[in-house]
Amino acid sequence: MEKTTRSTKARAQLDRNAWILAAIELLATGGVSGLRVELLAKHLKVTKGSFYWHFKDRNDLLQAILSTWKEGRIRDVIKQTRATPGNELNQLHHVIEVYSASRSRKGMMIELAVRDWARHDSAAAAVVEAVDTARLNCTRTLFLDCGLPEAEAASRSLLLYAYVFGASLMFCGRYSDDVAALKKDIAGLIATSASDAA
Amino acid sequence: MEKTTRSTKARAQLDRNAWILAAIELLATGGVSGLRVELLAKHLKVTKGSFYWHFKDRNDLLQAILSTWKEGRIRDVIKQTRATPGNELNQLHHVIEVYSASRSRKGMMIELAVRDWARHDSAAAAVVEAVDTARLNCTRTLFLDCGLPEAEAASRSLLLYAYVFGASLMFCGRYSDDVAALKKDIAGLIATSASDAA
DNA sequence: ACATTTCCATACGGTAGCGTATGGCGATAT
DNA sequence: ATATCGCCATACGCTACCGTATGGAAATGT
Repeated sequence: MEKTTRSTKARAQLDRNAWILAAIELLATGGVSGLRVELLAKHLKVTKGSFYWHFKDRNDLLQAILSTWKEGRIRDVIKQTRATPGNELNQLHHVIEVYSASRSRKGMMIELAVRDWARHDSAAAAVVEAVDTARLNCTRTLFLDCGLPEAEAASRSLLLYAYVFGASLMFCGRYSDDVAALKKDIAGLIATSASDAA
Repeated sequence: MEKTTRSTKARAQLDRNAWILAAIELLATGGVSGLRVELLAKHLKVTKGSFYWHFKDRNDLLQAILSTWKEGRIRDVIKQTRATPGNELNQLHHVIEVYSASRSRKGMMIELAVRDWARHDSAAAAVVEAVDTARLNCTRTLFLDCGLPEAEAASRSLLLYAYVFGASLMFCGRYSDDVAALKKDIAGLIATSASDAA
């Protein structure tokens, strides 16, 4: 009557979601081209016989990854941009901090891998576009609540994300103190004059 | 006594540089993982027998690509940031325009492919770092000549390139009029207040 | 107890790509 | 004219994958 044998062996069974999560890990390190089913199976200490029971084929896994990533990112940005009234400016700085590579290196690696994927695959491109739209909407609202006009709120939202992703594209490995100081400075450039308008 | 048969057949011989140029084309569309020697040979209407005469192996080609790209990009940024005294602000706007994806789509595709490559290969990472350093130096000088202090010149330089690359990461396919308006707005955010300090 | 279902291992055929070996052909040299 | 050299084609062995087919073991239903 035990639900699973998880208690006896600690690694009972592999469900579809476990495969997807492990696949995303691999995606972060090797990109889409490095995401191969036999390699993934080896990481999970099984053979690909297991894989083809849970998934129709490799593309089935890829689409599942896109779906999982999309939902997770949209959920996350909504959570990160929920500000108490009057605290919108601080929340904007928090968003810049959270979405910076130094905070969540793995998350940024996944992000870049998916975006690279999107340059060659229309399904991935659609997911990226949906996520971008959600993010831009969220931060635009924050800028608006800071008192900025529509146009400038939109511009600064785009600048925010473009900067964050672009910066992680430039300093993908190295983090010096200099860079940290620059980043803090830039966060001010993006968000601080929002307080000028307020 | 004719130098080559170029006049008779229009496609005389394939030299090393022709291979490299064609390879960069392929790199732009398919990334490093899509850059395969047999596929490249097919594009050049020859077989890989030719390739392995000009190159030791695939890695030999990859290193040659990195070297060619590095030199070209450094030469280009020096050319693009050479401003007549008093015209530095206009030159900055020009740099943003030129390095924007909409101006040179192919160039940006190469750029993104190399940067993705750099996330998994140390040699590519070194090249990207060298190019970034050169670019940051060039635009920093421009900002300094606009009258900005050292620290802010450095910050704005980084913001400039991070924005440009990040933006092309977000709108890799679609260009609406809205986006164009936003980009113009953002160029103002990055560079215009340089005139405030002047 | 037996049958069924779940989940995974093994084995197979097939393709794509790398690198090598070798042969061929036109151009040049002597 | 013959030999050499530069450039390329063809053919081969090898590895890494993908996807399928089939068998097997453990859990579960009846």
